[in-house]
Parts: sequence; C-alpha cells; structure tokens
Amino acid sequence: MSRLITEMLKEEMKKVLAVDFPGVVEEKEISIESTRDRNHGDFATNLAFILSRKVKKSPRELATKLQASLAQNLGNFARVEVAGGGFVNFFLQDEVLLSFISEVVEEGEDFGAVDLGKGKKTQVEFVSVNPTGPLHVGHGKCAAFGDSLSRILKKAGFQVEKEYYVNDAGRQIDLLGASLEARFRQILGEKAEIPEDGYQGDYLISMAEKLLQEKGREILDLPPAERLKVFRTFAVQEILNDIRQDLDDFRVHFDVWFRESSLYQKGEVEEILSLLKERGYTYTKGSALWLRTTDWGDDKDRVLVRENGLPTYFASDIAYHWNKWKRGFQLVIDIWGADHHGYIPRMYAAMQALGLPQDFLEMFIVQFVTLLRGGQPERMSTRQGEFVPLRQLLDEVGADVARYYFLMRDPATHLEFDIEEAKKQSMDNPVYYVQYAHARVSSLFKEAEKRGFTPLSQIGAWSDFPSEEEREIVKKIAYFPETVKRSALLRQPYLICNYLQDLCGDFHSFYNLYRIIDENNPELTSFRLNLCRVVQIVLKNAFQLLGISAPDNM
RNA sequence: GCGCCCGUAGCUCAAUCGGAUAGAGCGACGGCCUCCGGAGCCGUAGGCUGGAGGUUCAAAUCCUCUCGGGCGCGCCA
Repeated sequence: MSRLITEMLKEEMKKVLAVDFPGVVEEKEISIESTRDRNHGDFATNLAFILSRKVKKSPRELATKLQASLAQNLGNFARVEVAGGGFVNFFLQDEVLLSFISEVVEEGEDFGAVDLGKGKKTQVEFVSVNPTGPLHVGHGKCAAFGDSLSRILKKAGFQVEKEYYVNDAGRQIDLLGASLEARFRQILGEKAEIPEDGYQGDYLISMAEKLLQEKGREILDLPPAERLKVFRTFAVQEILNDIRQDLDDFRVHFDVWFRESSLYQKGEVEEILSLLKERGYTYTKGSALWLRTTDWGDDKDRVLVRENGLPTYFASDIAYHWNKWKRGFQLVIDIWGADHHGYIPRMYAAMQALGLPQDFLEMFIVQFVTLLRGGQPERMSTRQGEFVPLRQLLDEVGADVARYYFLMRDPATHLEFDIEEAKKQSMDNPVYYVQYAHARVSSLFKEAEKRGFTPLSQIGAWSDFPSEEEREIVKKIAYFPETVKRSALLRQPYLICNYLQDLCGDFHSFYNLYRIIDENNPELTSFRLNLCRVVQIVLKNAFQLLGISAPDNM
C-alpha cells in the first residue's frame, strides 16, 4: 500500500484536536487539500474556520493555536504556517518528498495501490447490450467506463468482478429469431417477410447463410417451438461472438457472462415474485401483478406480470439483482445508457422492497456520444453518433485513442468526439501528449545507457531539490495514490486523465528547461534519471488504470 | 406537464465533492532545436462562471426562482 500524505497530516491533526479541542469536531469534518498557490504551502486545512463556528472564537486565533501544536508534532515532516483569515498551511520538508522517489522505485507497478475498498466483494455490470446487433459507439463509452472503473476499484482495494448480462429472453429475442428465419427462407427462395418491428439489418443474411451451411434446410421441418429456438439460439450466439470480439479488441474482458434465460430455467423469476408477494408489496389489478414502487418514491407503480401471464423485464431484472445478492456481493455497480435513467427509481424501489442495504446497488448513467468529423456531426442528427458501430471507430482511431476520449470526461455529461481531431498526432490529441511523455523517457534511457549512465544508480545524497520544477514533479508523484483513492471513491476515471495531463505538463516543461544527461555532473544526472524513471513508473501505472498502452516509441 | 443530466474564455473542458488571484488545450498572435525525441516548450490576448435573489468568514460549487440545451416518462428491453 502506498503512503497517503493527506492521511498522515490528518492523523497528526486528530492527535492535536484530541488534546486542544476534545470532542469538538468529527473526523469527517477534517479536510486537507492541496493548494493552488505555492505561497500557501503544499497542503492546507480550513479547520480553524470549522472550529470557529463551534467554539465562537476568531478563525485566526484558532489557527494560531493549531499551528503551535501542529508545528511541535510535525517537526521534520512539514513546516506549519497561519495565513489569510485562518488557513493553516503545510510546507512539506524536502526529505519527505525525496523519500517518495525510492519508494516508487521499490513499489513499482504496485505504487498507487490504496486500501479504500478493504477487500469488499464488488461487481461491476456494464455494456449488457441486447444480443440483437453489433456494439455502437455509445456502448463503447459504457465499456470504457465500466472497465476502467473496475481497474481503479481493484487498485483501491476492492475485490472486483466484471459481468455482462445477456438479455437472451423475451420478445426482442423472439423477434430476432423470427427475423433470421425469414432471411433463411428467403435464401431458399421462399417469399418470407421479416416481421413487423423485426430486425432488418443485412448481417442477418450472412448469418442465415452460415446457418444453412451448418445445419441444412432440414431445421425447417422441426416443430414450430423447437424451430424458433434453433434460430433464436443461433442468432444470439453469433451476435454474442461478434460483441465479444469487438470488446476483446477494445481490451475489455468480462469475468462472467450471465444469461437472463438462466433465471427462468432455474425458477428464479418465480421465486422473486413469491418473495415480493410474501413481503406484501404487490397487488393485482386487472389480471396483472404490480409492485408498489411508489412506496419508495417512484412516479407510479410498475407491472411485474402482464395480463398475458408473462413476467416483465423488470421482474427478471429484480430476480437478477437478487441473484447478485445471493452470490455474496456487498456492492453492485450497474452502468446503463442514458435511455435507462427513468429506470433508476423503480430499481431502487425494488431493492428496498427486498430489504437490501441502501448502499448495495449503485446505478450510473452514461450520457450519449456525439461523433463529429472536422467539427461537423458525423451523420444528419446528433443522435446518429450512437449508431456508428464501435468497430468502425476502432478501425479509424485505435483502442488507445477511443478509450482515452471516452474516459477523459465525466460519463454523465454529453461527449463530443471529433474523429478528425482524434486522428491528429499533436497536442490536439491528449492521448499522444501523455503517451509521448512515456516514450520520451524510454528513449532518454537508451541515450543514457549509450553514454554509460544507468537509471538504477543511487539517487545520491540529495537533501533538497536541484530545482523548483523537480520538487513540483515529485510532489505530483507523491499525490498519485491520493488520486487513485479519490477516483475510486467518486467512481470517476476521468480524474486519472486530469492527473496525467497535469503530470505530463510538468514533465514536458522540465524536460525542455533542463538537460538531463550531463557528463560533467554524474551526480545530478543520476538524480534526474531517477526522477524520470519514477515519472515513467507512475505514467505506466496510470495508463494501466485507463487500459491504454505505454509505448516505448511512437 | 413531471423527472434526471448539463450551461464556465470564440471552441472542447478543468477547478481536489464550500476555500485564498477561476485554470489547461485547441483556435489567433509572437518566440525556442549546432545539444537527451519540436508528437515538445515559453509568452501575449481572451471571463460579471446563462440571469436574479438567498445562505456565511468564504459560492462556479449549496437553496429558491427564471432562461436555454440534452435525455427519459410502455403490461418494450
């Protein structure tokens, strides 16, 4: 586990508070933040303002008192100052920051790991697209988000499983099977029509040809129920294979592919219906069965079993989540497309009806993607971006660029993705900016070796930094574990992207400002090579969290 | 009509979930390689944070209202 500077400061504050102001502030009220202005130190706390409200003294006076006690406790860790109307600022000692250099080298790929999750058994379910057609760009955004979030949660100490829910039951799948059958018959010269609301896509034609080759025309002789099942199963399997291939090329791999049909086969839908009835949250109206979701704030009650006797998707989804609970997950995260957001209240209500803990299920909505090309919408309407296949985007810009673009923003906001911009290899394209920093260090090491320097040599007896720029870089390095923690806590991968932009900005500036390899000054060279090495390790670890590659040359 | 998301530089977005002088990139303009990768760096210009109130030591951030945009509101999944 990596050290968290803010935690260390917080511990000291707790000690001081226990002595000077026992019982006045709660732990969650203690906040440490990094400062924007170097003159305000490296970190600051607003604790004096909080105290001021409680003990009715001036913030400035309280800050002074805190400063005195903290200065005693923190001695060789940080210098403590009072500033402004009552801020307490911390100036980290250089030795503390310097100690991070060897720490990062030592921890290597583990640097940045924190124990926020404490092994909590967690499931992230995402994409879960109906197996009725290929993945689109919008699904790609969900995939990137779910996958990266899973990686981040793992790094933060959660035990994570990634799951894809296959909706292979219900009307849409029946329609898919019937559509395939129509294509199958058309190939054989019959005048079959694709059902109304069926699937018109050409991909069913080639699929029908494949089916004909594999099973022959004899399947048409099967009894209707069996026949439809053959078409249905074949179509689902074929499409699922394509989806799996797309995800594979997008570097998204699932631990479990869970089939909706298994819930019916094992009677789990029936089971959940009796359970909800037993708990008294259902009623019958007409001949349909309803769940009283309005008890937990939904706009209206929802149907569980239709008048025709078939359970709704909602019913099987409740069974699915009950199944997750029975599998022992303590935290379940669902990631859905924006068109599902009206679904949240009823799902939340269902969890309540089952008596599950409030924090068991978290639902995230991923907003749409608008694809642009040179500033113009890719197709006629803004929504059209959704219907561009993910495959096409991958072919054009590659997995690294696509993933980074999807991840660099809060998924809850609309994303404008300009393909032309993404294809440029310049600062227009933030992926290259961060990967370039990594490649630069790699090539620097080659050069250094040529000249007889090895980056692994001792840091040397540095007790302070050769330059302010280097101090700033190490400070950012030391802040990486905090970034991981925060990113996991807020479920926001984009914070990692922001961090990378920031770190790489500092690194590129440093690189342009100073010469790193200097034959006349081997000691300084050694220090700087190690600094670069540490930057490279952190970049690589951060890239891993985003699922993008760490190129040695570009 | 109701609900959710979002309005920050010309454009795309940050701002460490209430902190100190609101920051980056792109675009515009001007500079930097005899030397470790110029896919880079440095500088200039650009803002009443959509608008109006309120809460407090402190508001882009929280509350109310309002204006503008997106998406939902099936016994589809």
